[in-house]
Amino acid sequence: MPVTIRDIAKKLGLSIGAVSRALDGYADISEETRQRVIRAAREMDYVPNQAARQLRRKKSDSLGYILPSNSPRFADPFFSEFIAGLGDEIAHHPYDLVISIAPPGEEAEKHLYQNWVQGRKVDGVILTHVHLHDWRVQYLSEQRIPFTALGNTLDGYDFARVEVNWRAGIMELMAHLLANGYRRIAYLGGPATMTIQADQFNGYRQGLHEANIPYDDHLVMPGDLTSTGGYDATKRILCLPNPPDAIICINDETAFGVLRAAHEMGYVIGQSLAVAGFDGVEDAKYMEPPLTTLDISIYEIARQLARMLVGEINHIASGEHLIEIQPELVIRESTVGMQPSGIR
Amino acid sequence: MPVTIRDIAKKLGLSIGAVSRALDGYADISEETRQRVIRAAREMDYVPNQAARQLRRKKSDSLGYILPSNSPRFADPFFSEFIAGLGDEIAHHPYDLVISIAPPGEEAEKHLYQNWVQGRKVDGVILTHVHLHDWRVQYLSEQRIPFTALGNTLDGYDFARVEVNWRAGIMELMAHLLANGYRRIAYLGGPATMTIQADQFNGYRQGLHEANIPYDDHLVMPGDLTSTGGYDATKRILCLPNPPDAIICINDETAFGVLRAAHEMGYVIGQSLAVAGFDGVEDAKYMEPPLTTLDISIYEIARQLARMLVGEINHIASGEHLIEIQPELVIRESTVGMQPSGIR
DNA sequence: TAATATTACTAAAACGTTTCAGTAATCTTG
DNA sequence: CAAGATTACTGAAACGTTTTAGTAATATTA
Repeated sequence: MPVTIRDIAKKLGLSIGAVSRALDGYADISEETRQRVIRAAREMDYVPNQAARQLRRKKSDSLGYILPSNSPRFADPFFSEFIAGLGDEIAHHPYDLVISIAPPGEEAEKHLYQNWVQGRKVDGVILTHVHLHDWRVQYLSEQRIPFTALGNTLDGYDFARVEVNWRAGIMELMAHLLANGYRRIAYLGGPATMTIQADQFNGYRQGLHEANIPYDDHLVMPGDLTSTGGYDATKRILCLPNPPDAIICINDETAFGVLRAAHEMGYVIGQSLAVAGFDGVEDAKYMEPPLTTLDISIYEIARQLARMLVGEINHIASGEHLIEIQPELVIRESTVGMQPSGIR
Repeated sequence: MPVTIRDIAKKLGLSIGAVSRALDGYADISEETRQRVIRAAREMDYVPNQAARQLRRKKSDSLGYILPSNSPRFADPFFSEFIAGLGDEIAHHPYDLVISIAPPGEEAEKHLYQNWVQGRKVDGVILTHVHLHDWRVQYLSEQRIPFTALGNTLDGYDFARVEVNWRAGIMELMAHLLANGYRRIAYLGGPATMTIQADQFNGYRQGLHEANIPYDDHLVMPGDLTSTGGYDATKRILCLPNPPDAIICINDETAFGVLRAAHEMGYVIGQSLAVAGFDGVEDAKYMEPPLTTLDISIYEIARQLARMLVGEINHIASGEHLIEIQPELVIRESTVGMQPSGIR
């Protein structure tokens, strides 16, 4: 029903090719004809069919992001901020943002990526929650579709990405904790296969080493980046015969769960037990008590990734291929209780 | 380069039509052939081209939402929660979510809607920030494309929507303020053309009427739904010879600006000056002081709208065409200072 | 003024599906 | 066993663009 290029051609007695080329501003159409075409298009309310254009041009003018999450979790602050960053950045470029969600590692996720990538629904994709060996990175590399990611893999693929210096961040955080008198520092991580986990754990080991504290297996627990995961792990870890006096979390969500569990168990957080997160999501400062965190701006990272992706798509070899982010330690009440100075 | 249906046909010595019909499960393909096709498709890593499919099927399996905002504003809590709701709901249906942003009322916005709607980039769209006379409602109705909206217009179009009983909410809030001793109640609204503004203002007038308080023009100011708008209006309204002792805001964002301005001017909020918002965004409870608000779950509304939209698209005459939401008054410290009981 | 270049087009193919109208071959029924 | 029905396909058109190759008509050059 909508008016097509053919309708315009018929009305003006031109070929459809001429109309197409006129609208696209090719030089082999006389200025007079072009004006007639443009005016007719406007009058007839012509809008090009996106599917036809995509089919022919072999591009969709859309960028894709698939939330790697098991349950519907758009509301997770990480994703909110990340999508906000993507959206705001993409607003500056002639692309739309397509988003969906799929449980990481499962068949449904693979299907979705294939549909989008091989089906050419998007011109490029953005990846988060990268694993040490990540099939997505391998797949996208093989398919030769532009993508950018938050984090690197071990597999030696070369792709545009943002990397956070998790290792240095953790070490700085540990120095802070040690300075404030905490000695038994636990680490609640994520799935062992995730890059972020490996990097952070690395920093954790190094931090212990530099403080001459022996590594204790019991003080390290895997999680799943959710507050529930943090909650469960805390309940277990605080029941150890020799429990920790500080808990470092892979991300703020996990820390939220830790706070909840520790509260329930009667700990006074910031005094007898320190808790720290990693992400700097807004909510962290409104916790009870406010949460010490290693701040990285998810929003800014998302913007960078979107910007780099646009660059990759348009082969602007311009841009940085690798952006490194240094987390900033934001000290709040959840970790300052045992200061040597004694000021409560 | 990607493998097409034609490649499969060639390999199996079938016509492309047969392959297509086999994959789509039509009955006029023998079971044996279907299995051969399916297996070949899997082996050859066939993925249907979305553009071609869309062109032919005349549907895109995508739903669209265009943020009506002037500056990049994905990070605004309203939009974050709204998109989260859309995303989580759509995750339950075979659709992707396409989002973009455009300044409301301007040419760019119209272009975007046209591109998406007439260009068939999306199968349906969701609308927020509806105006009393909204060209989008008119346009989408005329184009006969499914859409759902938060709020109604005055133009008599019949469309699936969620409506919030702003009027009742405002009246309840006013009763609360009056009961706590506040008498000069100001209202900081939005653009006069917005439905929400008209409804709320209505409730405001009615509330005054029932309390036998004369309406005072000076106590009503337009805004733009941003905290900056609330800030500016507050600076002006508190300089009146006879300033208000309570300020009701069209939304929480506006109220955040009010708090900031009033703080700067030395008011003790919750005592000499009451402030209340409308939305129930998470941040409201972390304000200083925590903000009384008329809570409506943006997240839930978004889910409803998405669900209804899917229904509309599939002509499931099932669903409600109109969902009414009653805001819930959440009383926090920002309005409880002048209690008759005299407690602080 | 014949050869060449330029201008402004046209016709048709191509993109990769889905679907419509046949159609041989086999099966069923009276 | 002939007429009709059923099965399992095929061929081609269609969706609405973009692009390629070709071509008259006019303009330029030697």
